[in-house]
Amino acid sequence: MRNITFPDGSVKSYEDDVTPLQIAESISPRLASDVLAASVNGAMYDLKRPINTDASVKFYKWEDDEAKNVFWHSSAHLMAEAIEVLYPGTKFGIGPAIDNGFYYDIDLEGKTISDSDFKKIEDKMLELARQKQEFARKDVSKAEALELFKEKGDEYKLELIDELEDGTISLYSCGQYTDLCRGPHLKDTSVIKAIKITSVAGAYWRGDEKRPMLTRIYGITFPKMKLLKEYLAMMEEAKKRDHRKIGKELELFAFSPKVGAGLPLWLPRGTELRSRLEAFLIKVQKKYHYLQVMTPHIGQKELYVTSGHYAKYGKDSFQPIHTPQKGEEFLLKPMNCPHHCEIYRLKPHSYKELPLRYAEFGTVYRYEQSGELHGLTRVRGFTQDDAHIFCRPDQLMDEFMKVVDIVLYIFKVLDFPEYTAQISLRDKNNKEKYIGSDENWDKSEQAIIEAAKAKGLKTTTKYGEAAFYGPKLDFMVKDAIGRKWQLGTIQVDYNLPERFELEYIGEDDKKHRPIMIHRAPFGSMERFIAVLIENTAGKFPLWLTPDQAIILPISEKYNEYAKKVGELLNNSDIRASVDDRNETIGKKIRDSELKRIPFSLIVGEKEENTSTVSVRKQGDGDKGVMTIDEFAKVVNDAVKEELSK
RNA sequence: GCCUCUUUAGCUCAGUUGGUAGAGCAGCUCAUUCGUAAUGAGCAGGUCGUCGGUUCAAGUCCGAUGAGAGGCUCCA
Repeated sequence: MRNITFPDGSVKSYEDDVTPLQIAESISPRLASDVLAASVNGAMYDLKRPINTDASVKFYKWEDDEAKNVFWHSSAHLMAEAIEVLYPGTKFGIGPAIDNGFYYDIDLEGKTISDSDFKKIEDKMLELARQKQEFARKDVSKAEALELFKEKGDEYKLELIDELEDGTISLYSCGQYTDLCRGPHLKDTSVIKAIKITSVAGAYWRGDEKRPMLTRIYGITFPKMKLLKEYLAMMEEAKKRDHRKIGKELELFAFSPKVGAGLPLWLPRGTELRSRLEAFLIKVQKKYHYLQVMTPHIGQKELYVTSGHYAKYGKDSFQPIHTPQKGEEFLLKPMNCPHHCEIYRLKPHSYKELPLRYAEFGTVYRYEQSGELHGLTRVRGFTQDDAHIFCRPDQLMDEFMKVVDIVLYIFKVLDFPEYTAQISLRDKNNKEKYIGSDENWDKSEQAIIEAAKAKGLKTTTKYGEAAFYGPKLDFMVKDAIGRKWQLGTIQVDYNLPERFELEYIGEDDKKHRPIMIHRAPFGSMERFIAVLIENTAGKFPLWLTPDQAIILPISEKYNEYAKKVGELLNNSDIRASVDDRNETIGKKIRDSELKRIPFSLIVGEKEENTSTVSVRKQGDGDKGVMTIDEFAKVVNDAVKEELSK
């Protein structure tokens, strides 16, 4: 007999070799039909795999991420089976579940798959799924596994098996298809009811650009057709929030192939928004005693040789600018730190002056690979809300935490609830990627880990994600369709102060080396605004939006009054304009709604006679009549509230 | 940079098996002077991203290239 413990702590006895599915059946038929996955003693487990010890068991239904993971992993196998039937001779790479669905990397040996083939694959998958194929597990020796895949000619699988330890290898078969797999899987394919192949892409084998490029096919599946329809509708909605689409609609920014790919043009309305964001941050930074500076867009090549950036990125950057005078070489500035280091070096510093905090909205240029460019989130010319803090070792922790405060304050004011904090450390097995001594790296990494902990941040740690001169604390936010982007970043750097020979005179009258903190709470104005657009769907907070109100005269007869209202509101610091086109009021309202202007003020005979406006809130309809002063107060109070979060 | 795909008017899109382009919106003109999401009529607007090839004939087929999309790699 086996004692099985349930999550609520209760214990029941079952026969030897009982399966999770049988246990579920013993509890309720409903559970048995809903359960998709189970864990046994904390490890995910096949529903039909016998349990041969006492164990604690937990069941997972569709609502649980664990179940989705198993569901999509099994779906990847199902897709592989369909592909093997449709494209015999295909070689298989890996096929995992991901956040939204699954993919499989395959080698079609020159054949291609395109959108038009998706239907065929979906149909074949459905056909196979309906056969209620079981996922049969088989534990095999390494030799057996190698034998099997050698026979099939699956060279990628052989490479994977080669790295596994004998005795830990299992195979799963469904229908004709057998795959190297750790499992677990669904009990059979019949629960996969709705299938969508979503896209096809190239992907390097094992993520290495020197290895062959495989065809990656993405798909998503559901246990009910209704769920698939909901998912597709949700994706459609998400695409409407795309910053590239809204940026065009609201005339915030644009690109011109003639100016160059990845070089954004900021239009008047976008510039207004951006300037307001900059002013906001300058104000916050002033409280924290930052000093604004400005530095040129180019610098001598020598500057970047000193910083180490030239050695690291020189050949992949915009190439040096040559001058009429022979031998002069300037680089477009790819970052601001070397310039700020030179400002620091201008004169000797006392320990009493530190920390020194130089801030700049510094526009930088990086030659990103053409395939990497993406709207405003990945561009070749962008403006960092940069600052470099030069401090003493005893000030490092406090300074770092104050920067965290600024980042969190910005996220709060701008309503970014879903960020993740990532500690990006070096990859110790890949030391040639970094400059500086192990000792300095250890100190920097320790400082970040401790500061994040002291701030109570929930963090994830990624190795190999550090900058070449130091580790980072990165703040990541998702865009409309779930892609993660790095916004705010805080970096501890012992290396550039050394390379630039930065010094201060200590209390002991001796020379010491300051530590540098690089930080950008927004990351870049471009990327931050892109994510802001997608998070707000273009409905910006009142304090930030280019136009707060638009005055809509009922007919041209009331244009004069409308202009008067506009002037009065402008005098009360409200950004309002007049739509004096010869259009019907319905048309003007529609346009202002589509432009997401927070308030539309309708004025006609009634309003003119009583010196009032009829207020309409974007997305929320008629709010009734107010005097101009009353409306101004509503707006100004709302702005104050937004900024006092 | 790599893989797959897209590229037609300012915008969103049609364009059948190759026979030298259409709609709606926006724009302009005129009429209308309007009460909470599109007033009506008329006009104008395109060397079909660019370059080259196949063909009697190319928006349509082929090649190169620019730009864009989704991924991969990269991201100071």
